Amino acid sequence: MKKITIGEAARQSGVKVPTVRYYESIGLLAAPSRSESNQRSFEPADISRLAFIRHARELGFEIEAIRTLLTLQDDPHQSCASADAIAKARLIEVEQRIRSLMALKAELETMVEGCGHGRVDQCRVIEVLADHGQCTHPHH
Amino acid sequence: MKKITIGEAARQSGVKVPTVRYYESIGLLAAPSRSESNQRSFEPADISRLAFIRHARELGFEIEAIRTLLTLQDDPHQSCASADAIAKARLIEVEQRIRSLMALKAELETMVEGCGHGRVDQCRVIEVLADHGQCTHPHH
DNA sequence: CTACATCCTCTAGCGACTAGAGGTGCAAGA
DNA sequence: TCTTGCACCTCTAGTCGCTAGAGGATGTAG
Repeated sequence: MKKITIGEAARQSGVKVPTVRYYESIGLLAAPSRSESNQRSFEPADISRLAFIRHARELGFEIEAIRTLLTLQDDPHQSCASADAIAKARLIEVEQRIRSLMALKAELETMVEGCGHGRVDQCRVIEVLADHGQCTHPHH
Repeated sequence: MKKITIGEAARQSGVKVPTVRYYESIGLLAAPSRSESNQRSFEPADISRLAFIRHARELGFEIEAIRTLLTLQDDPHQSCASADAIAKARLIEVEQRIRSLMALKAELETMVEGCGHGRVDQCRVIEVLADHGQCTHPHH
């Protein structure tokens, strides 16, 4: 059997080496066996787990949510209601964040368009920042 | 002249009391004068500055960017090119973040829709997380 | 006078890493 | 054989922008 080093695991999963060790330290990844010279030796299943974690992190799930998703994955006979709830909660978060960012985008566009590239005392960027009342979408 | 306490300054600016002290500690706000009993005594200009900071934070500007914006505001004869550049950079960030979140939203919707509310081994939420190749928008 | 709110300083904690110090182990090239 | 250089190890501390809490002093209302 081939030994998978931490570097190889990192490369294959797309998780950085220190982050792999970090995940182990917080118990998200089981501590792998060690070689004679104390080097970590990973299994293919560890790579899948790391890829799972990475993907979930990319999707913005928090570590604790991922911990729950992983325990679900570990026991496939459970109901997936929890997984569904976590994903739905995350979807709602993302939708809210998008709405909020759209408002910010509009605000920033107004600021940037209004800037006549003159001196600061005529600059709309500074002016709008100083006076929230000038916001077209004050809901932030 | 009325003395403005930190609590009053916090209320009027919408910045929390410990955060006001924090802003002072990092030099974003000048240390105000003190009363006989060592309590901070703010000026109306401090309230405006706090409101400026708060608004900029709501728009997602980082503290260091705000520091620059504040030095620009302090000297209104400068060119506003820096302010414009900072706002434009922030606009680009926001636009990218929105695009990225839209992709995530699509991904999460697929996951949630695919969930048949059965057991985990048939759950698309877990499945998609485990295999990035199943993503409809793999650009994240 | 007694509550109770508000103020003060200081330190430590949050999440999710990231960076750096200081050291071991191993293989390949001169 | 040496040495160069890389990948690995552990441990601590730093990042950002606050937030929480300890422990104490002061201000205000009834």
